[in-house]
Amino acid sequence: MTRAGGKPNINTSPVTLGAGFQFAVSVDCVIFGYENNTLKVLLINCDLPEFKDQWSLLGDLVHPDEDLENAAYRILRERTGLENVFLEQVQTFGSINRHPAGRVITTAYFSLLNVRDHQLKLLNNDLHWHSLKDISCMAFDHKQILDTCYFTLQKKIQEEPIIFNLLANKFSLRELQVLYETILNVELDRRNFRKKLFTTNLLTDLEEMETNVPHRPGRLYSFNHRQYAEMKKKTFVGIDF
Amino acid sequence: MTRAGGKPNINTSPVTLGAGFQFAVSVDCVIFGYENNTLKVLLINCDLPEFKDQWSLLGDLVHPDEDLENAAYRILRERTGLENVFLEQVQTFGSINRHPAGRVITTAYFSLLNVRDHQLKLLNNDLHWHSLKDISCMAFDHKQILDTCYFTLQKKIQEEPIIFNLLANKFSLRELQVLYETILNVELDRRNFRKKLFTTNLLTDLEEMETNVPHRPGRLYSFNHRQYAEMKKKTFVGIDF
DNA sequence: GCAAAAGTGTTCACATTACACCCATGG
DNA sequence: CCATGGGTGTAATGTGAACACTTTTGC
Repeated sequence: MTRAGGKPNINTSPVTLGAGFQFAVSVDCVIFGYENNTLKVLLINCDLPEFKDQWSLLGDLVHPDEDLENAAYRILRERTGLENVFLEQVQTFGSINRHPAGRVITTAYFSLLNVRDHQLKLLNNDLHWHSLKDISCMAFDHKQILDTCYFTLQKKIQEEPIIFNLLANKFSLRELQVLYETILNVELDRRNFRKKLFTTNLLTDLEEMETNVPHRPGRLYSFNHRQYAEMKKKTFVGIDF
Repeated sequence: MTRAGGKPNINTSPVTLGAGFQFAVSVDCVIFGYENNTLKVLLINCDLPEFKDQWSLLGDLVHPDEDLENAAYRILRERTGLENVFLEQVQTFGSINRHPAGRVITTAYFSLLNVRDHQLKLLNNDLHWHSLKDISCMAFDHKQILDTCYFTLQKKIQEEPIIFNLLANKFSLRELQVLYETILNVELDRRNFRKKLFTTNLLTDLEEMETNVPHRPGRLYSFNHRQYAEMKKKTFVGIDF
Protein backbone atom coordinates (compact mmCIF):
# COMPACT_ATOMS: atom_id res chain seq x y z
CA MET A 1 0.00 0.00 0.00
CA THR A 2 1.52 3.26 -1.08
CA ARG A 3 0.66 6.68 0.18
CA ALA A 4 -1.05 7.37 -3.11
CA GLY A 5 -4.37 5.92 -2.07
CA GLY A 6 -3.40 2.33 -2.79
CA LYS A 7 -2.71 2.82 -6.46
CA PRO A 8 0.72 1.73 -7.57
CA ASN A 9 1.71 4.38 -10.02
CA ILE A 10 4.71 5.19 -12.11
CA ASN A 11 5.04 8.58 -10.51
CA THR A 12 4.51 7.64 -6.90
CA SER A 13 5.81 4.21 -6.10
CA PRO A 14 8.49 1.81 -7.28
CA VAL A 15 6.97 -0.20 -10.13
CA THR A 16 8.59 -2.46 -12.66
CA LEU A 17 8.06 -1.42 -16.22
CA GLY A 18 7.89 -4.91 -17.68
CA ALA A 19 4.21 -4.55 -18.38
CA GLY A 20 4.74 -1.00 -19.61
CA PHE A 21 7.19 -1.85 -22.36
CA GLN A 22 4.56 -2.36 -24.98
CA PHE A 23 5.03 0.77 -27.00
CA ALA A 24 7.22 1.74 -29.87
CA VAL A 25 8.17 5.41 -29.98
CA SER A 26 8.94 7.27 -33.16
CA VAL A 27 9.48 10.81 -34.33
CA ASP A 28 8.18 12.27 -37.57
CA CYS A 29 9.64 15.36 -39.18
CA VAL A 30 7.54 17.77 -41.19
CA ILE A 31 10.26 19.46 -43.22
CA PHE A 32 9.08 22.64 -44.91
CA GLY A 33 10.89 24.20 -47.80
CA TYR A 34 10.11 27.09 -50.12
CA GLU A 35 10.80 27.09 -53.83
CA ASN A 36 9.27 28.79 -56.87
CA ASN A 37 6.88 30.79 -54.71
CA THR A 38 5.52 27.55 -53.31
CA LEU A 39 5.58 26.09 -49.84
CA LYS A 40 6.69 22.50 -49.99
CA VAL A 41 7.18 19.58 -47.69
CA LEU A 42 9.66 16.75 -47.97
CA LEU A 43 8.01 13.33 -48.27
CA ILE A 44 8.99 9.77 -48.95
CA ASN A 45 7.18 6.91 -50.55
CA CYS A 46 5.59 4.41 -48.21
CA ASP A 47 6.04 0.74 -49.06
CA LEU A 48 3.76 -0.75 -46.48
CA PRO A 49 1.05 -2.79 -48.18
CA GLU A 50 -1.58 -0.95 -46.15
CA PHE A 51 -0.48 2.38 -47.63
CA LYS A 52 0.90 1.26 -50.97
CA ASP A 53 2.35 4.21 -52.90
CA GLN A 54 1.10 6.78 -50.48
CA TRP A 55 3.35 9.50 -49.19
CA SER A 56 4.74 9.52 -45.72
CA LEU A 57 6.59 11.94 -43.49
CA LEU A 58 10.22 11.32 -42.66
CA GLY A 59 10.32 9.44 -39.43
CA ASP A 60 11.93 6.61 -37.59
CA LEU A 61 11.85 4.74 -34.34
CA VAL A 62 13.63 6.46 -31.52
CA HIS A 63 16.68 4.53 -30.39
CA PRO A 64 16.66 3.29 -26.80
CA ASP A 65 19.63 5.48 -25.92
CA GLU A 66 18.51 8.55 -27.81
CA ASP A 67 16.59 11.63 -26.73
CA LEU A 68 13.49 12.46 -28.73
CA GLU A 69 14.93 15.64 -30.14
CA ASN A 70 18.17 13.93 -31.05
CA ALA A 71 16.20 11.34 -32.96
CA ALA A 72 14.55 14.11 -34.95
CA TYR A 73 17.92 15.72 -35.66
CA ARG A 74 19.28 12.34 -36.72
CA ILE A 75 16.49 11.89 -39.22
CA LEU A 76 17.18 15.31 -40.65
CA ARG A 77 20.87 14.55 -40.90
CA GLU A 78 20.37 11.14 -42.44
CA ARG A 79 17.86 12.35 -44.98
CA THR A 80 19.11 15.77 -45.90
CA GLY A 81 22.71 15.87 -44.69
CA LEU A 82 21.94 19.03 -42.74
CA GLU A 83 23.14 19.63 -39.22
CA ASN A 84 21.97 23.04 -38.05
CA VAL A 85 18.39 23.30 -39.04
CA PHE A 86 15.44 24.90 -37.33
CA LEU A 87 13.56 22.13 -35.55
CA GLU A 88 10.82 22.31 -32.99
CA GLN A 89 8.49 19.84 -31.34
CA VAL A 90 4.86 20.27 -32.27
CA GLN A 91 2.67 17.55 -30.87
CA THR A 92 2.51 13.86 -30.06
CA PHE A 93 0.10 11.54 -31.78
CA GLY A 94 -0.81 8.32 -30.06
CA SER A 95 -4.08 6.93 -31.33
CA ILE A 96 -4.37 3.23 -30.76
CA ASN A 97 -4.51 2.13 -34.36
CA ARG A 98 -2.44 4.76 -36.06
CA HIS A 99 0.23 2.27 -37.15
CA PRO A 100 -0.61 -1.19 -38.59
CA ALA A 101 2.49 -2.82 -37.07
CA GLY A 102 1.41 -2.16 -33.50
CA ARG A 103 1.18 0.53 -30.91
CA VAL A 104 3.43 3.34 -32.07
CA ILE A 105 3.46 6.73 -30.37
CA THR A 106 4.95 9.42 -32.57
CA THR A 107 6.13 12.89 -31.73
CA ALA A 108 5.94 15.34 -34.60
CA TYR A 109 8.63 17.95 -35.19
CA PHE A 110 8.56 20.65 -37.76
CA SER A 111 11.60 21.92 -39.51
CA LEU A 112 12.33 24.83 -41.81
CA LEU A 113 15.10 24.79 -44.34
CA ASN A 114 16.37 26.68 -47.31
CA VAL A 115 15.82 24.48 -50.34
CA ARG A 116 18.30 26.07 -52.70
CA ASP A 117 21.31 25.48 -50.49
CA HIS A 118 20.56 21.83 -50.07
CA GLN A 119 19.21 20.37 -53.24
CA LEU A 120 21.99 17.95 -54.11
CA LYS A 121 21.90 15.76 -51.07
CA LEU A 122 18.35 14.69 -51.75
CA LEU A 123 19.31 12.79 -54.89
CA ASN A 124 20.58 9.94 -52.76
CA ASN A 125 17.17 9.26 -51.32
CA ASP A 126 13.71 8.50 -52.49
CA LEU A 127 12.65 11.88 -51.21
CA HIS A 128 10.67 14.51 -53.02
CA TRP A 129 9.42 18.00 -52.37
CA HIS A 130 5.68 18.25 -52.61
CA SER A 131 3.69 21.41 -52.94
CA LEU A 132 1.56 21.65 -49.83
CA LYS A 133 -1.54 22.33 -51.89
CA ASP A 134 -1.21 19.11 -53.85
CA ILE A 135 -1.14 16.82 -50.86
CA SER A 136 -4.47 15.21 -50.15
CA CYS A 137 -3.99 11.69 -48.89
CA MET A 138 -1.05 10.38 -46.92
CA ALA A 139 -0.04 7.19 -45.15
CA PHE A 140 -0.91 6.60 -41.48
CA ASP A 141 -2.29 9.74 -39.80
CA HIS A 142 0.37 11.80 -41.53
CA LYS A 143 -2.06 14.13 -43.21
CA GLN A 144 -3.39 15.08 -39.81
CA ILE A 145 0.16 15.56 -38.53
CA LEU A 146 1.02 17.69 -41.53
CA ASP A 147 -2.08 19.83 -41.09
CA THR A 148 -1.26 20.36 -37.43
CA CYS A 149 2.30 21.36 -38.25
CA TYR A 150 1.20 23.71 -41.01
CA PHE A 151 -1.21 25.40 -38.64
CA THR A 152 1.60 25.71 -36.09
CA LEU A 153 3.82 27.19 -38.78
CA GLN A 154 1.20 29.78 -39.69
CA LYS A 155 0.79 30.74 -36.07
CA LYS A 156 4.47 30.82 -35.23
CA ILE A 157 5.61 33.02 -38.09
CA GLN A 158 3.28 35.67 -36.70
CA GLU A 159 4.88 35.41 -33.28
CA GLU A 160 8.55 34.82 -34.00
CA PRO A 161 10.80 35.54 -36.97
CA ILE A 162 11.42 31.91 -37.82
CA ILE A 163 10.40 32.43 -41.41
CA PHE A 164 13.93 33.45 -42.35
CA ASN A 165 14.97 29.82 -42.06
CA LEU A 166 13.11 29.19 -45.30
CA LEU A 167 15.04 31.84 -47.24
CA ALA A 168 18.60 32.06 -48.48
CA ASN A 169 20.93 34.27 -46.46
CA LYS A 170 20.36 37.10 -48.91
CA PHE A 171 16.85 37.95 -49.88
CA SER A 172 14.81 40.83 -51.21
CA LEU A 173 11.85 42.26 -49.39
CA ARG A 174 9.69 41.03 -52.22
CA GLU A 175 10.78 37.46 -51.61
CA LEU A 176 10.11 37.81 -47.90
CA GLN A 177 6.68 39.30 -48.46
CA VAL A 178 5.63 36.69 -50.99
CA LEU A 179 6.73 34.00 -48.55
CA TYR A 180 4.57 35.46 -45.79
CA GLU A 181 1.69 35.74 -48.21
CA THR A 182 2.15 32.16 -49.34
CA ILE A 183 2.24 30.67 -45.87
CA LEU A 184 -0.54 32.80 -44.43
CA ASN A 185 -2.59 32.72 -47.61
CA VAL A 186 -3.32 36.44 -47.55
CA GLU A 187 -2.26 39.53 -49.48
CA LEU A 188 -0.23 42.17 -47.71
CA ASP A 189 0.20 45.83 -48.61
CA ARG A 190 3.73 46.36 -49.89
CA ARG A 191 4.42 49.73 -48.29
CA ASN A 192 3.02 48.73 -44.93
CA PHE A 193 4.93 45.49 -45.04
CA ARG A 194 8.21 47.32 -45.63
CA LYS A 195 7.51 49.80 -42.86
CA LYS A 196 6.65 47.00 -40.46
CA LEU A 197 9.72 44.96 -41.23
CA PHE A 198 12.08 47.93 -41.04
CA THR A 199 10.74 49.00 -37.66
CA THR A 200 11.56 45.57 -36.25
CA ASN A 201 15.22 46.34 -36.95
CA LEU A 202 15.76 42.69 -37.75
CA LEU A 203 16.96 43.26 -41.31
CA THR A 204 20.54 44.06 -42.20
CA ASP A 205 20.83 46.02 -45.41
CA LEU A 206 23.56 44.23 -47.33
CA GLU A 207 24.02 47.19 -49.71
CA GLU A 208 23.71 44.73 -52.55
CA MET A 209 21.12 44.48 -55.29
CA GLU A 210 19.40 41.68 -57.08
CA THR A 211 20.96 40.87 -60.43
CA ASN A 212 19.55 39.45 -63.63
CA VAL A 213 15.99 40.27 -62.80
CA PRO A 214 13.73 41.57 -65.57
CA HIS A 215 12.76 44.59 -63.55
CA ARG A 216 14.32 47.17 -61.29
CA PRO A 217 16.61 45.25 -58.90
CA GLY A 218 15.65 45.19 -55.26
CA ARG A 219 17.96 45.61 -52.31
CA LEU A 220 19.15 42.47 -50.57
CA TYR A 221 18.89 41.96 -46.84
CA SER A 222 19.88 39.37 -44.30
CA PHE A 223 18.29 38.46 -41.00
CA ASN A 224 20.01 40.07 -38.04
CA HIS A 225 20.28 37.25 -35.52
CA ARG A 226 22.14 39.37 -33.00
CA GLN A 227 19.46 42.05 -32.95
CA TYR A 228 16.80 39.41 -32.42
CA ALA A 229 18.68 37.94 -29.48
CA GLU A 230 18.57 41.41 -27.90
CA MET A 231 14.88 41.84 -28.60
CA LYS A 232 13.92 38.52 -27.08
CA LYS A 233 14.78 39.75 -23.63
CA LYS A 234 11.76 42.03 -23.66
CA THR A 235 8.37 40.67 -22.69
CA PHE A 236 4.83 41.34 -23.68
CA VAL A 237 1.54 41.02 -21.85
CA GLY A 238 -1.85 41.44 -23.44
CA ILE A 239 -5.20 39.78 -23.88
CA ASP A 240 -6.12 39.06 -27.47
CA PHE A 241 -9.06 36.95 -28.41
CA MET B 1 16.08 -3.24 -50.23
CA THR B 2 13.28 -0.76 -49.98
CA ARG B 3 12.71 2.27 -52.11
CA ALA B 4 13.78 4.42 -49.21
CA GLY B 5 17.45 4.28 -50.02
CA GLY B 6 18.00 0.91 -48.38
CA LYS B 7 17.00 1.97 -44.92
CA PRO B 8 14.25 -0.13 -43.39
CA ASN B 9 12.09 2.41 -41.67
CA ILE B 10 8.91 2.40 -39.69
CA ASN B 11 7.30 4.82 -42.09
CA THR B 12 8.38 3.29 -45.35
CA SER B 13 8.65 -0.46 -45.17
CA PRO B 14 7.14 -3.35 -43.27
CA VAL B 15 9.18 -3.77 -40.11
CA THR B 16 8.51 -5.77 -37.01
CA LEU B 17 8.37 -3.75 -33.86
CA GLY B 18 9.88 -6.36 -31.56
CA ALA B 19 13.04 -4.38 -31.18
CA GLY B 20 11.03 -1.17 -30.89
CA PHE B 21 9.01 -2.22 -27.88
CA GLN B 22 11.44 -0.88 -25.36
CA PHE B 23 9.62 2.17 -24.18
CA ALA B 24 7.07 2.83 -21.53
CA VAL B 25 4.68 5.66 -22.31
CA SER B 26 3.03 7.78 -19.68
CA VAL B 27 1.01 10.95 -19.42
CA ASP B 28 1.39 13.59 -16.73
CA CYS B 29 -1.30 16.09 -15.88
CA VAL B 30 -0.51 19.56 -14.67
CA ILE B 31 -3.79 20.45 -12.99
CA PHE B 32 -4.13 24.13 -12.24
CA GLY B 33 -6.59 25.51 -9.73
CA TYR B 34 -7.22 28.93 -8.28
CA GLU B 35 -8.08 29.60 -4.66
CA ASN B 36 -7.57 32.49 -2.25
CA ASN B 37 -6.08 34.66 -4.97
CA THR B 38 -3.42 32.04 -5.56
CA LEU B 39 -2.66 29.86 -8.53
CA LYS B 40 -2.20 26.30 -7.41
CA VAL B 41 -1.31 22.97 -8.87
CA LEU B 42 -2.39 19.53 -7.75
CA LEU B 43 0.50 17.28 -6.68
CA ILE B 44 1.03 13.95 -5.05
CA ASN B 45 3.79 12.61 -2.88
CA CYS B 46 6.40 10.48 -4.58
CA ASP B 47 7.46 7.30 -2.80
CA LEU B 48 10.30 6.29 -5.05
CA PRO B 49 13.51 6.07 -3.04
CA GLU B 50 15.26 8.25 -5.60
CA PHE B 51 12.78 11.07 -4.97
CA LYS B 52 11.82 10.39 -1.37
CA ASP B 53 9.17 12.85 -0.18
CA GLN B 54 9.38 14.99 -3.23
CA TRP B 55 6.28 16.11 -5.06
CA SER B 56 5.19 14.68 -8.34
CA LEU B 57 2.65 15.45 -11.02
CA LEU B 58 -0.35 13.21 -11.45
CA GLY B 59 0.53 10.70 -14.09
CA ASP B 60 0.34 7.09 -15.05
CA LEU B 61 1.37 4.67 -17.73
CA VAL B 62 -0.82 4.71 -20.80
CA HIS B 63 -2.71 1.49 -21.22
CA PRO B 64 -1.97 -0.49 -24.37
CA ASP B 65 -5.53 -0.05 -25.61
CA GLU B 66 -5.91 3.58 -24.63
CA ASP B 67 -5.36 6.80 -26.57
CA LEU B 68 -3.00 9.32 -25.01
CA GLU B 69 -5.71 11.86 -24.38
CA ASN B 70 -7.99 9.25 -22.89
CA ALA B 71 -5.24 8.28 -20.50
CA ALA B 72 -5.01 11.90 -19.37
CA TYR B 73 -8.78 12.08 -18.90
CA ARG B 74 -8.67 8.83 -16.96
CA ILE B 75 -6.10 10.24 -14.56
CA LEU B 76 -8.23 13.31 -14.03
CA ARG B 77 -11.28 11.18 -13.39
CA GLU B 78 -9.50 8.79 -11.06
CA ARG B 79 -7.85 11.53 -9.06
CA THR B 80 -10.46 14.24 -8.97
CA GLY B 81 -13.70 12.54 -9.97
CA LEU B 82 -14.20 15.13 -12.69
CA GLU B 83 -15.35 14.27 -16.17
CA ASN B 84 -15.63 17.42 -18.25
CA VAL B 85 -12.54 19.40 -17.55
CA PHE B 86 -10.42 21.57 -19.79
CA LEU B 87 -7.46 19.47 -20.88
CA GLU B 88 -4.88 20.12 -23.56
CA GLN B 89 -1.66 18.50 -24.65
CA VAL B 90 1.42 20.62 -24.05
CA GLN B 91 4.61 18.79 -24.84
CA THR B 92 6.33 15.42 -24.71
CA PHE B 93 9.39 14.82 -22.58
CA GLY B 94 11.64 11.95 -23.49
CA SER B 95 15.12 12.41 -22.06
CA ILE B 96 16.94 9.13 -21.70
CA ASN B 97 17.31 9.16 -17.94
CA ARG B 98 14.25 11.04 -16.86
CA HIS B 99 12.80 8.01 -15.02
CA PRO B 100 14.90 5.73 -12.81
CA ALA B 101 12.85 2.63 -13.69
CA GLY B 102 13.77 2.75 -17.37
CA ARG B 103 13.00 4.55 -20.57
CA VAL B 104 9.72 6.35 -20.05
CA ILE B 105 8.39 8.87 -22.53
CA THR B 106 5.79 11.15 -21.01
CA THR B 107 3.33 13.49 -22.64
CA ALA B 108 2.33 16.45 -20.50
CA TYR B 109 -1.22 17.77 -20.45
CA PHE B 110 -2.43 20.81 -18.66
CA SER B 111 -5.81 21.10 -17.12
CA LEU B 112 -7.82 23.93 -15.61
CA LEU B 113 -10.48 23.41 -13.01
CA ASN B 114 -12.58 25.30 -10.57
CA VAL B 115 -11.35 24.37 -7.12
CA ARG B 116 -14.39 25.33 -5.10
CA ASP B 117 -16.76 23.02 -6.93
CA HIS B 118 -14.54 20.02 -6.42
CA GLN B 119 -12.90 20.10 -3.07
CA LEU B 120 -14.47 17.06 -1.47
CA LYS B 121 -13.32 14.38 -3.83
CA LEU B 122 -9.68 15.09 -3.10
CA LEU B 123 -9.94 13.83 0.45
CA ASN B 124 -9.80 10.28 -0.82
CA ASN B 125 -6.33 10.72 -2.19
CA ASP B 126 -2.93 11.78 -1.05
CA LEU B 127 -3.29 14.86 -3.21
CA HIS B 128 -2.69 18.43 -2.24
CA TRP B 129 -2.96 21.82 -3.81
CA HIS B 130 0.33 23.66 -3.85
CA SER B 131 0.82 27.32 -4.43
CA LEU B 132 2.82 27.63 -7.61
CA LYS B 133 5.24 30.02 -5.97
CA ASP B 134 6.16 27.57 -3.24
CA ILE B 135 7.22 24.77 -5.56
CA SER B 136 10.96 24.57 -6.01
CA CYS B 137 12.05 20.97 -6.28
CA MET B 138 10.03 18.10 -7.71
CA ALA B 139 10.54 14.46 -8.57
CA PHE B 140 11.79 13.38 -12.01
CA ASP B 141 11.83 16.26 -14.50
CA HIS B 142 8.46 17.39 -13.21
CA LYS B 143 9.61 20.88 -12.31
CA GLN B 144 10.62 21.40 -15.91
CA ILE B 145 7.28 20.02 -17.07
CA LEU B 146 5.43 22.29 -14.66
CA ASP B 147 7.39 25.33 -15.81
CA THR B 148 6.64 24.52 -19.43
CA CYS B 149 2.95 24.11 -18.70
CA TYR B 150 2.83 27.33 -16.69
CA PHE B 151 4.46 29.20 -19.54
CA THR B 152 1.93 27.67 -21.93
CA LEU B 153 -0.87 28.74 -19.59
CA GLN B 154 0.41 32.31 -19.52
CA LYS B 155 0.60 32.40 -23.27
CA LYS B 156 -2.74 30.73 -23.91
CA ILE B 157 -4.85 32.93 -21.66
CA GLN B 158 -3.71 35.84 -23.79
CA GLU B 159 -4.87 34.09 -26.94
CA GLU B 160 -7.97 32.24 -25.90
CA PRO B 161 -10.53 32.69 -23.13
CA ILE B 162 -9.65 29.49 -21.34
CA ILE B 163 -9.14 31.29 -18.05
CA PHE B 164 -12.84 30.96 -17.23
CA ASN B 165 -12.28 27.30 -16.53
CA LEU B 166 -10.54 28.34 -13.33
CA LEU B 167 -13.50 30.35 -12.04
CA ALA B 168 -16.91 29.42 -10.72
CA ASN B 169 -19.80 29.90 -13.12
CA LYS B 170 -20.59 33.24 -11.52
CA PHE B 171 -17.78 35.67 -10.99
CA SER B 172 -17.19 39.37 -10.58
CA LEU B 173 -14.97 41.37 -12.86
CA ARG B 174 -12.69 41.91 -9.91
CA GLU B 175 -12.17 38.17 -9.51
CA LEU B 176 -11.48 37.79 -13.20
CA GLN B 177 -8.99 40.63 -13.23
CA VAL B 178 -7.12 39.42 -10.17
CA LEU B 179 -6.90 35.99 -11.76
CA TYR B 180 -5.35 37.45 -14.90
CA GLU B 181 -2.96 39.48 -12.79
CA THR B 182 -2.00 36.45 -10.75
CA ILE B 183 -1.27 34.22 -13.72
CA LEU B 184 0.49 36.86 -15.78
CA ASN B 185 2.19 38.41 -12.80
CA VAL B 186 1.36 41.96 -13.85
CA GLU B 187 -0.97 44.72 -12.72
CA LEU B 188 -3.77 45.72 -15.05
CA ASP B 189 -5.68 49.00 -15.15
CA ARG B 190 -9.20 48.37 -13.90
CA ARG B 191 -11.04 50.63 -16.33
CA ASN B 192 -9.14 49.42 -19.34
CA PHE B 193 -9.65 45.85 -18.25
CA ARG B 194 -13.41 46.31 -18.01
CA LYS B 195 -13.57 48.03 -21.36
CA LYS B 196 -11.53 45.28 -22.98
CA LEU B 197 -13.59 42.47 -21.52
CA PHE B 198 -16.91 44.09 -22.36
CA THR B 199 -15.94 44.67 -25.96
CA THR B 200 -15.25 40.97 -26.37
CA ASN B 201 -18.94 40.35 -25.72
CA LEU B 202 -18.01 37.14 -23.96
CA LEU B 203 -19.53 38.06 -20.62
CA THR B 204 -23.17 37.53 -19.79
CA ASP B 205 -24.43 39.97 -17.20
CA LEU B 206 -26.31 37.79 -14.74
CA GLU B 207 -28.08 40.81 -13.18
CA GLU B 208 -26.97 39.52 -9.83
CA MET B 209 -24.67 41.07 -7.27
CA GLU B 210 -22.07 39.80 -4.90
CA THR B 211 -23.39 39.33 -1.36
CA ASN B 212 -21.74 39.52 2.02
CA VAL B 213 -18.75 41.47 0.81
CA PRO B 214 -17.39 44.25 3.02
CA HIS B 215 -17.59 46.75 0.19
CA ARG B 216 -19.89 47.76 -2.58
CA PRO B 217 -21.05 44.53 -4.25
CA GLY B 218 -19.98 43.93 -7.80
CA ARG B 219 -22.06 42.57 -10.60
CA LEU B 220 -21.78 38.89 -11.39
CA TYR B 221 -21.09 37.57 -14.86
CA SER B 222 -20.79 34.24 -16.58
CA PHE B 223 -18.77 33.24 -19.62
CA ASN B 224 -20.82 33.19 -22.79
CA HIS B 225 -19.76 29.95 -24.48
CA ARG B 226 -22.17 30.39 -27.33
CA GLN B 227 -20.82 33.82 -28.21
CA TYR B 228 -17.29 32.47 -28.21
CA ALA B 229 -18.22 29.65 -30.55
CA GLU B 230 -19.45 32.33 -32.97
CA MET B 231 -16.30 34.41 -32.61
CA LYS B 232 -13.98 31.52 -33.26
CA LYS B 233 -15.06 31.37 -36.86
CA LYS B 234 -13.27 34.63 -37.57
CA THR B 235 -9.57 34.62 -38.32
CA PHE B 236 -6.70 36.94 -37.69
CA VAL B 237 -3.49 37.60 -39.57
CA GLY B 238 -0.67 39.76 -38.35
CA ILE B 239 3.04 39.80 -37.74
CA ASP B 240 3.99 40.46 -34.15
CA PHE B 241 7.47 40.00 -32.87
C1' DG C 1 -17.80 57.62 9.19
C1' DC C 2 -14.38 54.68 7.56
C1' DA C 3 -12.29 51.15 4.75
C1' DA C 4 -12.61 48.81 0.53
C1' DA C 5 -13.76 47.92 -3.83
C1' DA C 6 -17.45 49.13 -7.72
C1' DG C 7 -18.42 51.80 -11.40
C1' DT C 8 -17.55 55.20 -15.02
C1' DG C 9 -14.94 58.66 -19.77
C1' DT C 10 -11.58 61.25 -21.81
C1' DT C 11 -7.22 62.28 -23.64
C1' DC C 12 -2.88 61.13 -25.83
C1' DA C 13 0.43 58.40 -28.16
C1' DC C 14 1.08 54.98 -31.21
C1' DA C 15 0.01 51.41 -34.63
C1' DT C 16 -2.51 49.93 -38.54
C1' DT C 17 -4.72 50.74 -42.80
C1' DA C 18 -5.59 52.49 -47.27
C1' DC C 19 -3.87 54.44 -51.11
C1' DA C 20 -0.76 56.42 -56.16
C1' DC C 21 3.10 57.80 -58.47
C1' DC C 22 7.75 57.65 -60.43
C1' DC C 23 12.04 54.62 -61.10
C1' DA C 24 15.31 50.99 -62.82
C1' DT C 25 16.02 46.97 -65.27
C1' DG C 26 15.60 43.18 -69.09
C1' DG C 27 13.91 42.09 -73.13
C1' DC D 1 8.99 51.29 -75.29
C1' DC D 2 6.92 48.03 -72.54
C1' DA D 3 6.30 44.91 -68.70
C1' DT D 4 7.55 44.12 -64.14
C1' DG D 5 8.32 44.95 -59.75
C1' DG D 6 11.24 48.60 -56.60
C1' DG D 7 10.88 52.35 -53.85
C1' DT D 8 8.55 56.02 -51.30
C1' DG D 9 4.78 59.28 -47.69
C1' DT D 10 0.55 60.91 -45.83
C1' DA D 11 -3.98 61.05 -43.92
C1' DA D 12 -7.61 58.55 -41.41
C1' DT D 13 -8.77 55.26 -38.25
C1' DG D 14 -8.37 52.22 -34.45
C1' DT D 15 -6.16 50.56 -30.31
C1' DG D 16 -3.74 50.65 -25.91
C1' DA D 17 -2.27 53.37 -21.88
C1' DA D 18 -2.77 56.68 -18.44
C1' DC D 19 -5.53 58.72 -15.19
C1' DA D 20 -9.64 60.58 -10.61
C1' DC D 21 -13.80 60.89 -8.66
C1' DT D 22 -18.30 59.28 -6.86
C1' DT D 23 -20.98 55.22 -5.08
C1' DT D 24 -22.23 51.30 -2.22
C1' DT D 25 -21.63 48.07 1.15
C1' DG D 26 -20.01 45.95 5.99
C1' DC D 27 -18.36 47.02 10.11
